[in-house]
Amino acid sequence: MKDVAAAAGVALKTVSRVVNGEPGVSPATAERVTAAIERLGYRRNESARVLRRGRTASVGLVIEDVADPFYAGFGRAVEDVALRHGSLLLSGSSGEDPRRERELALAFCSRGVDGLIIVPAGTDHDYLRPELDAGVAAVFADRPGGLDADTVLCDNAGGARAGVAHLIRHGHRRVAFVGDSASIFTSGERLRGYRRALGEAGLPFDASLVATGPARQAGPALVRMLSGEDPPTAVFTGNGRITVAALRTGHRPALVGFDDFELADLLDPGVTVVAQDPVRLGGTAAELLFRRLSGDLGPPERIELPTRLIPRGSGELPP
Amino acid sequence: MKDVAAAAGVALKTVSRVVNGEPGVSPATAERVTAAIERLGYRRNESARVLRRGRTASVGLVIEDVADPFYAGFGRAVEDVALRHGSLLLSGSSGEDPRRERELALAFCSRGVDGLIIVPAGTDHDYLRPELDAGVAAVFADRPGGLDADTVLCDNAGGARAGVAHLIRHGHRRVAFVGDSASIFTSGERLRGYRRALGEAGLPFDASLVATGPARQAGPALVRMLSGEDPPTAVFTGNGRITVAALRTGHRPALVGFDDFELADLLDPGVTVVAQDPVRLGGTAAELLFRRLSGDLGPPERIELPTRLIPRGSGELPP
DNA sequence: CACCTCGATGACAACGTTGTCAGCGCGCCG
DNA sequence: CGGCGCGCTGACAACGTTGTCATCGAGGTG
Repeated sequence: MKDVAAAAGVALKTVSRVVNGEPGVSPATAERVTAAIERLGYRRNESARVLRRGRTASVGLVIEDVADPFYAGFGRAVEDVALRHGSLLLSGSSGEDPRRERELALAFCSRGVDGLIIVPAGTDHDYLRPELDAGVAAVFADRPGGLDADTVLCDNAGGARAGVAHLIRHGHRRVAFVGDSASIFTSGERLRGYRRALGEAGLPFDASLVATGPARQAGPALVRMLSGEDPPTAVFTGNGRITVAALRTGHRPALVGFDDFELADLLDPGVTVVAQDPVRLGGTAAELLFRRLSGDLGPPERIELPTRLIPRGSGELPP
Repeated sequence: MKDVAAAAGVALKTVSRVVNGEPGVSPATAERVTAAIERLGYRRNESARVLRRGRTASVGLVIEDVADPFYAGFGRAVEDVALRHGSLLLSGSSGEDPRRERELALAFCSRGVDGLIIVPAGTDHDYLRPELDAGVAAVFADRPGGLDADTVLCDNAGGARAGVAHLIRHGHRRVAFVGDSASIFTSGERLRGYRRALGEAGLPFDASLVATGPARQAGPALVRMLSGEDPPTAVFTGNGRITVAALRTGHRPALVGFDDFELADLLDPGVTVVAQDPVRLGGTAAELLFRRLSGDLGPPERIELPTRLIPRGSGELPP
């Protein structure tokens, strides 16, 4: 910028004015400055700008895994909203590790993001307190965080309940639940919905029909269950990865899965799912964040998005 | 930092030393400073640090679409390598728009990234020249860029050739090519491989068997082709999205697709594909970048990764 | 003609950090 | 006992930008 000013024969501040489109520069001067900028290939140093101005047009996103289709769609939706608001999106994967989540969120903050969208890996978010006090906005998505901040969830319990009820309505009395670690919020909620559906149908809860744990253990667990005595006739899977793991076992019990996924309709039979909408989830969280950034000071909101049962065949198989 | 210094009764510089783990601070003082940092919830301002030091431990990634499974895996691999090197990854989607690609790359540069990995949307990268001169490293991935810089590609032409040859070997004489816009590098290369396979088998090139364009037009184009007179008996699809589009048409000609995708093996018949490895592609590009960042000054490299034909049934159907 | 207004421009400080260099006190060596 | 080296600490400038305020000259007004 100094060089540009020298080249154009003006003061630093005038260049700054031109670069930022501030008024109070004669067209002739502006022209000269623009030419010098072009000639020298000058580009504003964003770090210095951030340092001086305090905040920046950027927001941070911490998700579980950018390569998971669910979070990929989610992330893309957030990126689109950020772009529309003229903001840059910084994002990273926590890999379900609270330490890494914290590290990422703080890295974003120390780079001066205006706000954060976090899919919490942990439950303790006190580390965010100083940042929030410093004016950073935060929205939790997909799972609630350990602070009273804006939160966008989907109706996990309700969706699972509807999915399990669907299987029961088709005559199943022994319905298994295969899900992620019960310590993950969404997983716990879905399990709750499962129990509720059983209860409402007057069916007993049988712990031997429930398997929770990392997705890679889901397939073997299901196989064990199906080859046990008095096996389930239907299975409810707790998320997309586990649904796919179940499909890969080669067994084909009646099946309803939480999360829609590509090609679910092209399998034979088509896979009945309880679909949540990652794009809407991300978009809603982002819009909420930008509303805060533009000055909305109301109390924290908690939005719950609906799910949708999509029958495709696997959930309508008889016992 | 100022406050911390005051609270601990030391000078600014001493706090800086503690924060950066520099030697030359007595344990007692360090202890006092650490306590003050903890108490005040102090966090180093990364922008100021960047401003002062020039470069930062972060790299930028510009890909086509974070929600595309291929690029999602790619991005995740880059992120993992960056993490291993203690770097933060900034990433964004160009959406195949050269303007947006440029905007993102420059936004990353103005935030002081040490290096860039770019999946080029455009062909002109002169805009990067000043940044490269300023010491930013750059690697092009998946497609070559408009500069003589490090490049990591996969063997597009060879893979397509192998896939088409596979169909021909199974007795097909009329093989269609349905691909992305021919202006995209990978698409052009794959088309080249297709023609080469035809030529090597002594089969004529028939322009009416080739359809290129955006993925959403691929399905209809294929249907038109299959319902025309003298239709193809086999189809080679130019990328994963187009393969899925072809599957959705409901027609089931013999099919080999470029790009592997989840569940390809569970469809009936399984989908034969020419697989490239997005994780390896991303990992290789990232390793190359970090090698440059640690001082490797050799001439630009061009790495070409192999592809692998995975027969699953659809490519072995008879005419 | 003196005065005022207003637009254009510039000088300067400040943002938070780190590199450089200087100072201080202590122990050791000659 | 004087001087020297070394470990620890701090003062200060600089990074590139922008907000604040001052200055200057042209043109309008009484």
